[in-house]
Amino acid sequence: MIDLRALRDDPDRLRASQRARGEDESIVDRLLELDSGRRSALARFESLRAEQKSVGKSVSKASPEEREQILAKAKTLAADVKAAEAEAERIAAELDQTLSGVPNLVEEGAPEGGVDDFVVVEEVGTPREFDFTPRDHLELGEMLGAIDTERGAKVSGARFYFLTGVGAMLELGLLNMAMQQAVANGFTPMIPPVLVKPDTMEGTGFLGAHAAEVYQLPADDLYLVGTSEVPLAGYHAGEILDANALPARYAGWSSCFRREAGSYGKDTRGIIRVHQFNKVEMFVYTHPDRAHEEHLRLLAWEREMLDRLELPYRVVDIAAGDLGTSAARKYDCEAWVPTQGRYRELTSTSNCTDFQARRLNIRYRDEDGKPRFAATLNGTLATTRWIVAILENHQRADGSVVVPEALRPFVGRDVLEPINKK
RNA sequence: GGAGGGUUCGCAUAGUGGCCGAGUGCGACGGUCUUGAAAACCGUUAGGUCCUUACGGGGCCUCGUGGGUUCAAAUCCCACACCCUCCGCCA
Repeated sequence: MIDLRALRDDPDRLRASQRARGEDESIVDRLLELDSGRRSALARFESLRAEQKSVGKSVSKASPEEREQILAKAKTLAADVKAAEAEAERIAAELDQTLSGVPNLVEEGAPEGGVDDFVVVEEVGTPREFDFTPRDHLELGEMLGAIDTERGAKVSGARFYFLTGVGAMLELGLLNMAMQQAVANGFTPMIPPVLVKPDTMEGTGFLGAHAAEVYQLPADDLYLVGTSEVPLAGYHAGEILDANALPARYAGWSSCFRREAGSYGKDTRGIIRVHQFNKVEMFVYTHPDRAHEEHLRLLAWEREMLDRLELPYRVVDIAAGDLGTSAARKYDCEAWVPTQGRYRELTSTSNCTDFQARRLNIRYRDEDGKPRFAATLNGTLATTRWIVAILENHQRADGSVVVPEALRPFVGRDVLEPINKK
């Protein structure tokens, strides 16, 4: 949710932001109009209510002869108050409704435009030249006895898989390495619930444009989370944090569930796009004035992981029109996937400023003792998908895969050897 | 799934229709006292929102949530949510 008072002071800022996202600018005038309507309706209600209270108080003190008259007045006042309150509530509800559809203000400097208008910030490493024809991750995964998508489909359907043997070891090692790096950087490790109540899911902004992506359990009125960002954002919902508790950095380890609605036919092979995967996610609550620098820090930590895994990748600055509802700025790191001849997203870090915190009512106490909304940020440290990049980039002609040095202690092997011939 | 108990200002409690947006104790913070500290004493101590601004204040809302009764609700009625205890069942 954006800040209405800030909007009143500087409506052009939201106009510019909406323009950058390619969204409706006229919403600004609509909001301003509803806001002033709500405030005058509220003032009307409040003065009537104040009168009602003072008249009501005089009832018990009135002499019997006045009593009748005062009661009659109180009665009409009660009706007026009720009507005024209903009107104020009606406008407030309309305002909330309109406001809930407004995405976060885009950070200055973010590229304008849509999906294809991202800016490549940096390319790191160079895609490897193969002196043999590289196998794709699924072929390698099958040779190594690491990935079984056929049985995944048998048991659970399309876009499900088993990680088997070294595949399971590889994922556990990767995620543990990510966890360890996070802890070394001062994060508190967390294993959160993956089923959350509607309030929490809504508060994080995932029931807006991406509602169709979310698994829902109607029998229990719960949602399966698509990322541990959701429970980690809900963790401090409704709280007022001590200023010196900030930044509060959490590393969430969880399974993630996504319906992948609307992506039929895309990435159907292997484990690039699946309904369930595991992820280590960084989540930070901080002071709004320090959110920008924290965002760059999260990006640096993501890059540290990619560097240690010796993967070629590029950093992209996502365009305004491709940002999520809550994000003011987003950077993705995309690793090179040799058999696709292109970069694929492995990490994503968003600065949500105080947008998410406003919805979830997450505040901190500033120097003056006043509660203020905190800023929230998130970023990926490792996911199941990383296995794709690791296998493909580090493969050898015989189908074996060299485990990057930094990962070896976590996997317990230097090389993954094929057990099935192809 | 069955039975019962609970939800008040950081914590603990008081409060069965107007004197309660709310008392007391603890904790925390500030002050007096002290060489320093403790004790004692004095004071402050929820959030939201709107108005006004001499920056000091004033109005309204919030006692789990929503609705109802009433001139008036923490207090009476209804529904729901959450928590706890016991029993059963399952991991």
